[in-house]
Amino acid sequence: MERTKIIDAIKHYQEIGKTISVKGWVRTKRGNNSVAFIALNDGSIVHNIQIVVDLANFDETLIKQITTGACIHVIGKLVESQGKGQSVEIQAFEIELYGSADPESYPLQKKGHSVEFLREIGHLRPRTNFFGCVLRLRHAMAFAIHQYFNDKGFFYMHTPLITASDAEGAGEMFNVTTMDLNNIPKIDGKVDYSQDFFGKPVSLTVSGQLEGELGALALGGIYTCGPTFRAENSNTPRHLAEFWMIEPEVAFNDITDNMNLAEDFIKSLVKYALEHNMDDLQFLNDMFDKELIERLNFVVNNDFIRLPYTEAIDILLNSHVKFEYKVEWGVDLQSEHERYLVEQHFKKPVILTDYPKDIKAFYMKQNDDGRTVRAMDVLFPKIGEIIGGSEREESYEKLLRRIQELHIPEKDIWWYLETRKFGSAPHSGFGLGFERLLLFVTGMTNIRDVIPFPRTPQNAEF
RNA sequence: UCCUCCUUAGCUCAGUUGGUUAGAGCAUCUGACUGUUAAUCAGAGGGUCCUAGGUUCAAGUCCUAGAGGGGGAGCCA
Repeated sequence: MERTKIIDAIKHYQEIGKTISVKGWVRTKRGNNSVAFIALNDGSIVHNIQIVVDLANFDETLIKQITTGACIHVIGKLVESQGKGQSVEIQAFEIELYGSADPESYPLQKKGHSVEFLREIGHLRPRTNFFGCVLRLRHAMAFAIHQYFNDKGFFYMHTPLITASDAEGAGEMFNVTTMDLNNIPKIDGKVDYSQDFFGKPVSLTVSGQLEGELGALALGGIYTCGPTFRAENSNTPRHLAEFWMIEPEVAFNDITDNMNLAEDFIKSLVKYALEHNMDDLQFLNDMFDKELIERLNFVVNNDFIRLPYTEAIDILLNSHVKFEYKVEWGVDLQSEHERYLVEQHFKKPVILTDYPKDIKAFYMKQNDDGRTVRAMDVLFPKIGEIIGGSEREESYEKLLRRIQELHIPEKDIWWYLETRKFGSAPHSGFGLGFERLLLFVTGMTNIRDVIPFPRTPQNAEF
């Protein structure tokens, strides 16, 4: 008999009265000496289906082995529930035990666990209601991203994960080598990379942007979606050494188009979650974050504030709040400053633009004032920067001068410069931290709880 | 990497100015109960008090170092 997913058994009542087959993992078993109730979950939905077992019809040793965590196969009749608390249930005819779970040693209990404890059992964490919700939402957001861009005529572009350019300028990189680390070939005391796999030093990418621009300047609009690596020693609830990033890049878009895209993009994703994953959101709302759904609706229904950096500085200076770090034009905004703007002053997402050029990357388009660039950061409550992007400098001369000022080796990015030499075009793009989006959508507060197997300094378990 | 807090039963935590045999709830096990809802009721078992030193007649408690974890900061997405 074909397996019925529990989501279909619960949500589609046309099967009422039929005999169906369900398979899943036991969350709880309770009852008395004549009837047992098994809450069964197969991951298709956060809800369990209740299996009603007439103990007179089943072997006692079999029933005894059905404990929290066990995997079973049940054939029975789908009926309207006699009890309260669920609409349908299954009257079991046959039960097959796939795998037992010794209750003395199985770490998951029917009681809720702390997210910190669950991180230590990453191999079993997916079996919890909480993490099931996170994983389903993670999938939904990944799917919605591809759907969004596909509907808008963007092309999904695969940029390399191994890169030879150290010019991306987004922090420490992981080296990639096939050399024997215990016996590294050297010439004059320095590593002889000519003997390495690629014949030169290479690293894991910190961004697909530069290659993404090459695609945008040919296909019009592209986006990347893939893993990104940062070897920074960051120990915070907002950083991972391996995370996923979405980077759209669009020819002929200026900074305003870029902001419009970013805002519409995020709102569409949140709307998708509200429309397709309400069961998961409701569970997270009930268990972790009572304002989650309200906050998601607020973001969908309200315009983001758009504000030049210079005006943000004025607001901070006039706030008369005592910040730990001094506010003055030219300094990068600290977390406390961003939080003040987003959480205290405006109380909604803020897009900051036109930052001083000295605190932003070399490729950003220089404004006519000579001191700012067309950068944009989208700041969200609690999370901080969820998107960072800019209009790109399309002038060969200006870009080259900036590269020389910053002593970036031209030999590493000659190919990037050539896009400005041959048929250059105005264009813009941004990077969205996928896990940071998930923090917002799930209401979680630690980024390690929205990725299946987090990679952080000193931690690569599972 | 810096600041700060934490680490006691499987889990979550209490443990008084240092003082007898280290406790609770949940979980587990045993028993009771004919429709339960994180079932309920009764009973039982369960401890390297993170590790290593030190102070003291006496350390879960105080001191030093280390490990692991949380929060904040920096870097950033």
